[in-house]
Amino acid sequence: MPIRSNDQIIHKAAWLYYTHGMRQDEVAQRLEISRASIAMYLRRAREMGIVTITTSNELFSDDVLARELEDATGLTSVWIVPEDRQAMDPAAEMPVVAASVFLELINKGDRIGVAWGRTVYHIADVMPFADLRGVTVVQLCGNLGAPYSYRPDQCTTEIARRLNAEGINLYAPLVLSSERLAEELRSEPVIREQLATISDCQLALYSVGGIEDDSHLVKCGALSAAEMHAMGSKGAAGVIAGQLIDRDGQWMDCGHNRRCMSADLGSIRAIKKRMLVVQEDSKFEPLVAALKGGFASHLIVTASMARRILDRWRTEGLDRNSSGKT
Amino acid sequence: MPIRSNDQIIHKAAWLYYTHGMRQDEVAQRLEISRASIAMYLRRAREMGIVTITTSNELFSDDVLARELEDATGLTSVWIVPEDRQAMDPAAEMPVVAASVFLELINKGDRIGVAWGRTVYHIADVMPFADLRGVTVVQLCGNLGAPYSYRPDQCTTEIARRLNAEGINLYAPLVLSSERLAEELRSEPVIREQLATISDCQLALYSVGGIEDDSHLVKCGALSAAEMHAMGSKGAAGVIAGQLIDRDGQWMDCGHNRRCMSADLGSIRAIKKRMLVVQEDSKFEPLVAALKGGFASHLIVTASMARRILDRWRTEGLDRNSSGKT
DNA sequence: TCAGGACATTGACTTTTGTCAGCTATGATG
DNA sequence: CATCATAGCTGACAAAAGTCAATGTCCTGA
Repeated sequence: MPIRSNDQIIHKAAWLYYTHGMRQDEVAQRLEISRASIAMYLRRAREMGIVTITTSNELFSDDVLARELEDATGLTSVWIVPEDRQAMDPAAEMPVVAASVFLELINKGDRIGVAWGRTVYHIADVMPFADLRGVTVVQLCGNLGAPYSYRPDQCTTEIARRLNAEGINLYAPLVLSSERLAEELRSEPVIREQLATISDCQLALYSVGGIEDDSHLVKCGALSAAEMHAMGSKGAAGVIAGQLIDRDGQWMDCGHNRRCMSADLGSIRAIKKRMLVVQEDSKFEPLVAALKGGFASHLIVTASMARRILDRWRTEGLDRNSSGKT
Repeated sequence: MPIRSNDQIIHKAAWLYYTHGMRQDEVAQRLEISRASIAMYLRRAREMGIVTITTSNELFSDDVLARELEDATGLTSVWIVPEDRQAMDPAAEMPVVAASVFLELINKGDRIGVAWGRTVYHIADVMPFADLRGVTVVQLCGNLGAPYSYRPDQCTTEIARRLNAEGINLYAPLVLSSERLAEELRSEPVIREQLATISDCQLALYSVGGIEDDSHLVKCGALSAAEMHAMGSKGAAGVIAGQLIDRDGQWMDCGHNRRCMSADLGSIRAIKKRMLVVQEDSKFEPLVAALKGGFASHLIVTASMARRILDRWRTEGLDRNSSGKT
């Protein structure tokens, strides 16, 4: 199609509209054609690449990565903790970012579920003080001795204290010695009611645990290293609120899980805003399992972790957005 | 306060709107804020350079006259600002075209030299925002009080700011009161090093100054009208980066030039892409001198100026392409 | 602690843009 | 020379975006 005179007018229209910021009717007047035609020319100019609209990739690379991850995984919101050259350690920065994001996700009168782990403890530790009267913080899983500073109940209490919110603890051990006892305890009205209200939460905060020898559950003595190994070979991939999940993020029907006093995974998934924070790059596989299991709507990770997830999603063809992007 | 939480939401809005093509109300719904806010965020995203809208400037280079001028003069590339009824005021349009072309000539990691003058100031003033981290903008000539809005250093800084590039200023006066002082200052390591890097630039931007009473140098007080007259009768034809050149575009061995703190003309000529922008038709003779001196590889002029150059080249038999053209 | 200011956010309203059926000019064809 | 096809253009209406005064929120400093 050698008709260049046509392209010329498109170029002119695009220039006047986009570069000079004229309105379509002004452009139409100047070029002495109808505004409808200008609208059409402009569309063609965009299609032909005479004008290009790009979101900045260099300057906001972390934001771009976050958006791409959201697009690929369908997560509501992703925050990337930058791995700045000279900036501080990303792992150290993360709890601060997580705490402030967490705070912003809270609405008046919300009920918030908090699980436990090293990460959650660190977040509690840097949680800013706020006046969130009317908010309730509930403990998502039973108690256990701590290799770190806080026990689960103390963690919940600390967060509640800083937010000026009400803290509700789950007064039960995380793991019982028999399934029967766990079952009976779960039937106790006080406990049952508390576990039942978990799905009413508007927001949950947790991390995902690994299944290595140095994992949280092992360190706390909830599970021996040998048992953990065994579970690993049976397909366990990570830990959510004290419970083992498989590679697809499904609850595993195993002794440990049956003896566990913790939020039902279905209840957790029912919470609208599920904020998952992962500090260590070594937790990649557990994180993948947690994401596949639908345990996150809001994710906070390092840039490198984000890239790995993105890679995985793309290679496995899980990318929800396989079609056009910039 | 979360780091850049504001920018995050702006980036997200821009991403959904521009990259995904969602409507503002859809974005608003997704981010759970009002559509009015989205409209505001999007405006800021454009202002901040989070999204960039660029228009092709083919309109100005795709022109018979431009081709002829390139052929005749051996210039790499010529852009013609038309003077027809449909176009904007050519004098006002030129800085816009120049800024757009300039932007297109920049590559990743480039070092760019910027001189000073009314034209360059106007270009800086309409320079679009862009995402050019890694680019360095260096000041080609020393500083001087400004009859216009910017001093040379501010001009460099402004361009760097809009491009998100690094700006490097030359902290020295444009003209010193004695040759000895100028010489000594040029030997100062800081200054010397900076002047030495100028030939490493990949791109330079400047205009050419006239030698009339209302010329830039005279208005700024760098040279009295009488001195300028005297230089004119000694053969001065124009001004490049604060320095007088003769009719052949050669550096003039005169007091002013020796007292001048500016890029060595040889260094400027060593820059591969030398973008010369001339707005006023009255600058015809200075422009001819600049072209003869090899100060341009890329030229932006009005159509009438282009025709005058072409005439001159042909009457003087300088046309490189006297034989048949395709 | 509270008044006051700065700034973000919103709903309601206005302006601008997108769309499409139908009109017009052109030119190719039988 | 009439007819048809085609592409381009337009008017009128619907949809979307822009704007602004009013309101809400947060912070500062007395």
